[in-house]
Amino acid sequence: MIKYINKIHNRDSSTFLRNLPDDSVNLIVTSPPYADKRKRYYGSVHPKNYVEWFVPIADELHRVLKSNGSFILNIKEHPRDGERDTYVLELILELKKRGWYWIEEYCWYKKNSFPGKWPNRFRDSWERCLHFSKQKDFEMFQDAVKVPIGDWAEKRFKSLSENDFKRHVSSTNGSLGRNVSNWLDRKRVYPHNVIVLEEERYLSNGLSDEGNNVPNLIEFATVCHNKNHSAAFPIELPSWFILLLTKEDDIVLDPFIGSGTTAVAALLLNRNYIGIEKNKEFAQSARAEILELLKQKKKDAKTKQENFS
Amino acid sequence: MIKYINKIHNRDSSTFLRNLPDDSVNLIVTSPPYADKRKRYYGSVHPKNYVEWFVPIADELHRVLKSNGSFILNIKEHPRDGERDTYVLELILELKKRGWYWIEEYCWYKKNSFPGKWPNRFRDSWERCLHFSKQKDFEMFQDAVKVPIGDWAEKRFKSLSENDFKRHVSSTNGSLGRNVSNWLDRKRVYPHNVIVLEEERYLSNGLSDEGNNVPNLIEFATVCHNKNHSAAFPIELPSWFILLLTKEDDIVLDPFIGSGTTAVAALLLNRNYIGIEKNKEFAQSARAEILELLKQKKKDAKTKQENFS
DNA sequence: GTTCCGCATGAATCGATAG
DNA sequence: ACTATCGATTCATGCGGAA
Repeated sequence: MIKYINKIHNRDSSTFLRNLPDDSVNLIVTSPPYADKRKRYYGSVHPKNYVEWFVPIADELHRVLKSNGSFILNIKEHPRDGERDTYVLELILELKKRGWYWIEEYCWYKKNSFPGKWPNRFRDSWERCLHFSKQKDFEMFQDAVKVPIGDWAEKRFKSLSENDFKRHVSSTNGSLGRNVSNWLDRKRVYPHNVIVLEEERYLSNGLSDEGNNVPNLIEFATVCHNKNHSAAFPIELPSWFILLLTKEDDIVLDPFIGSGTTAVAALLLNRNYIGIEKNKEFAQSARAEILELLKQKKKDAKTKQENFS
Repeated sequence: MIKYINKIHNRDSSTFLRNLPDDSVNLIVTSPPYADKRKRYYGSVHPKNYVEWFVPIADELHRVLKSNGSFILNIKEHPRDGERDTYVLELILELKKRGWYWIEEYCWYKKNSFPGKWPNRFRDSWERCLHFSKQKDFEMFQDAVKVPIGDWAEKRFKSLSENDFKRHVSSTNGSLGRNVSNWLDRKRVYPHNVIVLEEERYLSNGLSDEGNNVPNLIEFATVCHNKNHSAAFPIELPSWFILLLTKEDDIVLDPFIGSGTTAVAALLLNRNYIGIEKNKEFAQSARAEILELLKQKKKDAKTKQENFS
């Protein structure tokens, strides 16, 4: 097993997964090629064939996942011929038949969705994050993803909305000070099943003194900050599930890792990764990015040590 | 037909709908009894039987809907035995077999979701709003639901120092007029398929001078404000779809109208309604609420007239 | 060093046109 | 009839250059 860990494998998941032993991975998180998209890199999977293409892979994933592990599938069906396609619904039903439990459907709310205007629909700004498991009692570390409390306190004054403004006018009647102090001792609560990614949350996780044993999140937040936020699969998304569903030194598998986002997230959170990527250019770029990250980590560690001595 | 309009019918939809003529309704919007919930009022529909219970009703709805009309189904499957149930997925597939087009799945993001804590899941804060139609080219009035631009407030208030902000707060101090003028010079854009309800948005719709012929929205917003926001089906939700999918004097049908929310929304937006409610107490309370609203409307109209003369 | 303005750019979708 | 390509549409975000 150890020979597969912390590597990007330039192979096809539908065959490569057979190499991995049973019950060896703590978390699978992936954003597979959507039907009929990314043709250039993956070859088209027609929506009609999507379920039958995915099912054998899902069977292998079920085999390699530890019994208390989780499988997070980020996906969203596209419109086809004016309607939403149904292959994701069919996939869920099929995976259940194959022995997966469908625990939850998280809604990833993407505020910066692609622009456009059409007569029959608005912009699509959410995707499904389907949570499957092998057992009903899987591992979940809810404290690791706590968020700063509440609606209006979430936004600083820089992002003060009109809504908040009005509430000030009517209720606090001009006494701003109290509100500011609310900020400083903000309480942290459990999130819900709508995921709205905000860097600040991660930063505050890292800076928290509540002892939620999340390592290196200051560096983590910095890296996040530098990354391209309009990316398809922003690092915050796998990070959130890695924090929620694994502990340090666990193994995270991404069978369609693309440019390596899941691996970077795992490394930054001190987890091990196994990345599989069919496309050669993607695999290479993933490896390059990971090397870069490791260099940066070493440098940071050195700097820290020098500052102490 | 006219004898059914603008009434709450204390009947069972599964039989009463047969009275309505073909192609007579512009919009159906409803939040049906969820499987195994609201037992007290509806009698339990077991999840296993949910699809077969709903399908005959859906067939009737298909018949009475105008060919360019829409059907909005607000629903969310509950967890059962640790998993999300699949009856909603199965219902979508079945309705498609019955001739409905599944145009879109809107995500209704409920920020004030029901509290609770469980070891294997977070609080459920979104529901599906499934959009079905009879044709692929249905009526849609996107301009009616435009929203203030995302970062307008942010940019605007970022430039103010804290002192400026304080002054702003104290000077306005409950005088709505100042706020209104702020609203007017906000740019407005099309929304996306995640619905986050905020009263202020509707208020701004009503005050807008962009001529989106939405009447009486000041009253509307006032009523909203007085309503209980933790209610299962807040008035903003049907209102949003009524604005999006009908024009004035159109007919809106809710086959499970409960305490009358959809009717109130329709009236406030100058649409006609047909409400069906099996439960006697709910039907009566719906009628009472509508009467109250009509009284209020008359009084407002009178006051307005006196002010002019 | 900051803040601000302008601009390019995205896992997009529809409808029309062409092969 | 079915597939492939292109143009038009739209807005949140990060970046670079300027004040």
